[in-house]
Amino acid sequence: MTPASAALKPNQLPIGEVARRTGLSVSAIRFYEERGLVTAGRNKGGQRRFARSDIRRLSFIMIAQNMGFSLQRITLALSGLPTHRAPSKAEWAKMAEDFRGDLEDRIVTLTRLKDRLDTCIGCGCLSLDDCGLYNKQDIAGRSGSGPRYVIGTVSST
Amino acid sequence: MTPASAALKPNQLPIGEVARRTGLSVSAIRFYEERGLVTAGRNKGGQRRFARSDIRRLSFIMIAQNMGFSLQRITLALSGLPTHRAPSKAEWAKMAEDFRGDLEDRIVTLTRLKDRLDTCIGCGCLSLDDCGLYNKQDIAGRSGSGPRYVIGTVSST
DNA sequence: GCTTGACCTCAAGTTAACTTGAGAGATTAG
DNA sequence: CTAATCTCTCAAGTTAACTTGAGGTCAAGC
Repeated sequence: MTPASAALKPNQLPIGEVARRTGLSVSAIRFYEERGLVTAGRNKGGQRRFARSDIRRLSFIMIAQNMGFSLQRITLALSGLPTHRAPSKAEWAKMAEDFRGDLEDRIVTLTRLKDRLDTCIGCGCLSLDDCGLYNKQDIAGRSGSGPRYVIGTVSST
Repeated sequence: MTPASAALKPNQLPIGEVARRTGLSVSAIRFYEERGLVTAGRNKGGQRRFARSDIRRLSFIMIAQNMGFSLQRITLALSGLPTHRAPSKAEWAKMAEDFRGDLEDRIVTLTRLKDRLDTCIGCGCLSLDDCGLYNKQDIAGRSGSGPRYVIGTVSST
């Protein structure tokens, strides 16, 4: 029936199969290949053939993208990993190390944002004048631009 | 010299002033107003006049956007807050409550992703066959599509 | 009162991340 | 072999989130 029921060589997955297994659309996968996020071999007829490891690579792309990372950033993260075969421990470690910083920054900022939101509920600052999330008295206006209480390096309180 | 040195009524900030204080571009602020994320009054000449509280609102937009939330989601979060004046405690509580879930989900997923990345470094799974981040044996292919080990509800074990 | 630097509107352009469609070749069950 | 299903390329369209530009108005200092 489906191509999947046929004898699929493990590292010769056609694009439709990869689409089914990742949940991505065929066109998106082709787009990612064009952008260099994945690479695919070709069979005699010129059709793409993916390795099993590409499914994991694509899953990573989906997750990271869902978390708000751009394809550009994801491309950078993936750039150290080999295409079309599972990464070695060293390759993986390198990518994890490079990416961890961004991940941590984001976790910290999100946590801070959440805490500020929660604190403002309980702190009794009806006018919110004392709320740490806000730039009381427009401090940002005096010392540069952009919000810095949550984003920035200025410690809270 | 600059308009800022003139006597600015506290709730009559011109758009350029708001831009300087938030770090946003003037065109972005106008765009946000068009989309309903902020509202501005007008002076006699038809120029926008913002309240001080709009700076905080815009800062929130910047932070949330930076964290990968869409303007649509941010609009939703802000929809319960009053425009052109500081929110009351109840208004703030409502918004925080609604938004907290999304924030927490994202923190959990990011943390999981980071842990998986780190674990893979130390776990000794050179081939990564045992790595929890991956869908070993293409489990996703059998039980639905999309990566589910990190995104999904399947516990990591 | 005039000049200069904000500000205004509206239309069109831009980048990211894809999707859709046309027209044509490749694979495989039967 | 043939029909049904995939797959291919390439061009153009789409949505989000803005930016840029044209042409004109407003406001504050001298």
